[in-house]
Amino acid sequence: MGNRTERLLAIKEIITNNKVSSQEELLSMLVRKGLSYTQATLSRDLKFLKVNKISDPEKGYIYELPDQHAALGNEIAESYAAQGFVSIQFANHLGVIKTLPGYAPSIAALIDRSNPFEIIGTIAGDDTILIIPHDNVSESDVINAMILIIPELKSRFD
Amino acid sequence: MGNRTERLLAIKEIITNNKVSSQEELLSMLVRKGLSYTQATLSRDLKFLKVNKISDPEKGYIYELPDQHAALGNEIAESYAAQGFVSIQFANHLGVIKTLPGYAPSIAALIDRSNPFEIIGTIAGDDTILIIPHDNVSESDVINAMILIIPELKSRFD
DNA sequence: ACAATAAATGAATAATTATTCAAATGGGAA
DNA sequence: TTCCCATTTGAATAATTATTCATTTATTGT
Repeated sequence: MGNRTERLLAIKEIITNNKVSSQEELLSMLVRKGLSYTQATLSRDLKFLKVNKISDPEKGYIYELPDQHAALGNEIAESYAAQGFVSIQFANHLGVIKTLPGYAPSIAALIDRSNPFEIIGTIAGDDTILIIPHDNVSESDVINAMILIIPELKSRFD
Repeated sequence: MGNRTERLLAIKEIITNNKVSSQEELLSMLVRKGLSYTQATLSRDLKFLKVNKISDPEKGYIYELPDQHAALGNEIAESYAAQGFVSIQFANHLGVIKTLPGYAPSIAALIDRSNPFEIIGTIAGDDTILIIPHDNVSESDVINAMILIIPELKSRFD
């Protein structure tokens, strides 16, 4: 029903922390979390999240989230972004990122490009980015998504 | 029959150059190359090659070879290896890589780690690596595999 | 609020992929 | 060679995943 977001977040959490090799398996883990739904919907959710199935020596194939951080070769953009990032605050379910002057557009572009479902969109000024999160996505969900995009930010949130 | 190697090489070639989203599709492309076999075997071949199925905006999901070059963060090892690489020659179906003094073990380790099916194994001295290719794998197949492992070598073979 | 429209979901089913089982093939060792 | 054992393969089938279709639930416009 109205808990699609909850499901998507749970799926991300489960497959980042566990080696899951089938939808049945994932489904039962979700059910154990109180999120009961069907394989048909799970199939659609996985497609929506662009989850990949990759070779694993132990389990044959397992589900894996798409790389959210900038692709190989974009380490520069990434550390540039980390450098320009100042802070993030939330108000009324909206996020506001403050950056060093001029950094906002490129950091916002990085977010847009990696396109995590938690963040519907961004609007960048010069040193401020407005983050519009998906419904029912918590502040920490947004922050976790940000960390996946710019791993160097992790230490700022410990 | 005895053309497993030919099949594996053909699979690698096809999925690096085409977006293929099902085994049926891949099978028909292989047949067009004169390599006729069944879906059952293809399934096994894909598993053997550790081929992943990843999200693709155009075709939903497509097959992709595992990253053969050193993982993110190993660019250093990679360019170190490229720097130490001197030459490769073949004799009696064996490859002999000459390296700068001391480089052989680490370059061989890189090859072993990425473990392409074309190369069964390596033996490293100080400045020489013996490459034992898989049966029926040609010299250029070995070289192509090497380039996937150490992309910077590409220019050496043009 | 109410209709109209769109989006999400489940049940059933279709499509796809993996595996089982049996047959064929390919090496060694004597 | 010939036997033995391991590997490869195909046909059939099982298992898994995607989609269709009908229904329910949400959203939008008035």
